[in-house]
Amino acid sequence: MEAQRFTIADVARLAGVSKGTVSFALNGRGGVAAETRERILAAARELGWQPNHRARSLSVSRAFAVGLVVARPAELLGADPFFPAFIAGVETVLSPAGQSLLLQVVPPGEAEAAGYRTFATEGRVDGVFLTDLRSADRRIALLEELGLAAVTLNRPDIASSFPAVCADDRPGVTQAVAHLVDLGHVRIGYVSGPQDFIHSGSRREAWAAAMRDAGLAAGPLVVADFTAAGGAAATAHLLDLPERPTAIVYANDVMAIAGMGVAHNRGLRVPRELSVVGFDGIELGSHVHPPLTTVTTDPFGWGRVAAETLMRVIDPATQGAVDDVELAPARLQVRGSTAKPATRRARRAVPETP
Amino acid sequence: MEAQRFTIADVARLAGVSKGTVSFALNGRGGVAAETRERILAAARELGWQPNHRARSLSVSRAFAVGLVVARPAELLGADPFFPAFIAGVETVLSPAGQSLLLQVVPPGEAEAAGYRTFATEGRVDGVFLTDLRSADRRIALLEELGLAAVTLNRPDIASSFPAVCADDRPGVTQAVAHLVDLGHVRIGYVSGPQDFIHSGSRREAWAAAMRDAGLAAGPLVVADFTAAGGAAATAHLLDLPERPTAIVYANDVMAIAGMGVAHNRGLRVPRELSVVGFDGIELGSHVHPPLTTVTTDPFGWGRVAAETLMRVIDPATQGAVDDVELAPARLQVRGSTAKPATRRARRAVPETP
DNA sequence: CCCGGTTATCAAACCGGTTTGATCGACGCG
DNA sequence: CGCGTCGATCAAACCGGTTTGATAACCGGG
Repeated sequence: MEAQRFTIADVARLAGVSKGTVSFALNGRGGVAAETRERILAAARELGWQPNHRARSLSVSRAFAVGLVVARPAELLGADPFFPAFIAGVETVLSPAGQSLLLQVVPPGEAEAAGYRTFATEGRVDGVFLTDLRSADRRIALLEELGLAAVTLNRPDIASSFPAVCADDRPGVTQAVAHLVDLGHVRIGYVSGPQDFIHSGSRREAWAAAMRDAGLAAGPLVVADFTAAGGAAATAHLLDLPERPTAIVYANDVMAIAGMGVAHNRGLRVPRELSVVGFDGIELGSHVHPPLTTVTTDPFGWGRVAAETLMRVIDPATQGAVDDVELAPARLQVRGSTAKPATRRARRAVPETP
Repeated sequence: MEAQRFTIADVARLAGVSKGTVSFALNGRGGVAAETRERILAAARELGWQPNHRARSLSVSRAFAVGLVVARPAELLGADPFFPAFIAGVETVLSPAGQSLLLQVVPPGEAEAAGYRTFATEGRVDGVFLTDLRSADRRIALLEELGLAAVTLNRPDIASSFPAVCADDRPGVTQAVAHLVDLGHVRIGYVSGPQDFIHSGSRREAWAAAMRDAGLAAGPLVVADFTAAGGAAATAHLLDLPERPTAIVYANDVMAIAGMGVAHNRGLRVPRELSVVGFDGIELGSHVHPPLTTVTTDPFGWGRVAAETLMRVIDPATQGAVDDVELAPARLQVRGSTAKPATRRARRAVPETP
């Protein structure tokens, strides 16, 4: 009934050879006569033998698994489109390679470092993905100290001994601002994610740079937290400004959709009186009203390439350092939530909040 | 530099005892003099020794890990609020118990069974969570055959040797229909998830039963797939009916939000001309316009309890069967997307789609 | 015919824990 | 004083693979 009954000793006995020879034959090592190898493989097949992962793991000191530590509050995680798709991409590489994925979800804070530490000291994983990179990220030194292999998602702003797998956010944001400028917008606000994330910073800087390049003053900026509630509050703040923006670029789609809700509540029509641009390209975005203009990314592909790169880092056969990888950058997807700004007259007609 | 340098033999040498005694002392087994135990613990502490997980795993034939196989297409996964929150809840139990979570994301189909098979034959996990239960789910027999421990999320419709951790969807849906009936709705449509999921069925039946109880004919029903696109298509279909519903209940929030988008596109105002109820209680729901009336669930708590239950199943000290657990049922959360149906006159004024 | 080198194979050690069976000393009791 | 019992401890076996070092058989060259 139970799987995993036969050991390598059983195979050896059936094939009439020693354990060592079986091991050599099954691992394709030289020094085994072709005829003997055949006999051994046949014996293994007959018994339905499969190597015991635990024993192999002990003798070769490898876990045959990689880890992902996600440090986000549970409520934020549920709305985030990145991780599920990223993980799905990762799995397409891991499974065929005989590797498993260990997932750890921890509340933000010190628990995160403890998570990596456990992975390392217990020897549960051979390497990890470093996501949500932060400015001067302390985890890099931690992983180096722990001797864990890793790949980083995007390039850290400090020295790192790990290969980076990068998907440049900036071109998409640049295109978004250019698109809005083309339409005639001048005051273009930005709702950012938490400041210490590298990706928050790069998107925000891309916005600022694009404004500068267009000869415009960088419009109002609000730092939010990627949640719908945060996006709504940020939008309310921007719309309360005396010189309110005619367009807002958001660091993710969820905040953008919540922002449209706030605009709607105030009687501002999107896109006529307020243009909105999101970021991520979640599926729901094209089905809200109006359909969300957004910057699309490919977390699935990112996961795939990140996993391939991590496999390369872990592979004992890899000589020397593994190169960084650059993925296709994020791209603007124009839909219905952006349009020419309303003329002054039209804007005056909008009822102000009391 | 590298962690994990000292072995139990080092501790034994330092404490001046044998390996076996160290093992006894550290596992709290009797037959070790108090004074000796102290000496051993001190030695272990001094060396910073931690047991090698791989060695322990081999000798006790346990993985100290549990698995979750998610069989969903990547695009659907990104929009789903359940798994991230569920996993976060699971982790709150697993980490303190010294267990890890292995995650496998596979495309729907045969790959799923292969996933469980790998978990079992490689001995990677001691047990699994069985989510997204389907009608006459073949995975139950598979897991029994593989000898894996498991808990099921909700009660299967066939015999099962695994404890079930249940969160009843139906009261929430029942309340939703009652709420709509109270408001005066008569034609209440339903957009379901894929039919073979147990939870799709139970929600749909709750809707049908509530309609029956209200003395109403079960309104039009469309089977969709939990995606925004599916929800939009289903809504379009319902609104195209000659006798179109004045309210629609959806099997999840994403479809409901997409449905509101469709209504909006057709010039139907929500809730004035169409009431909408979702299911899940995603954060974004309260920030769209109008805020979504929905049935809220607690996937985080579900994960916590499911993990506790699975720990109990796995624990060698547990005698006999583990009992099923019943969680707090889903509850209706009334927000702005439901209201009295428009009068006939008002409804006639609505522009029809060409 | 002997020698050095190669190839095929095996027995044993090893990875680092847990578990078993045996040993030893102290103690209580008849 | 001798014996049985018990508690503390140890050495060795074990989990199931991989890796090492030794050995035997065989080869061609001098």
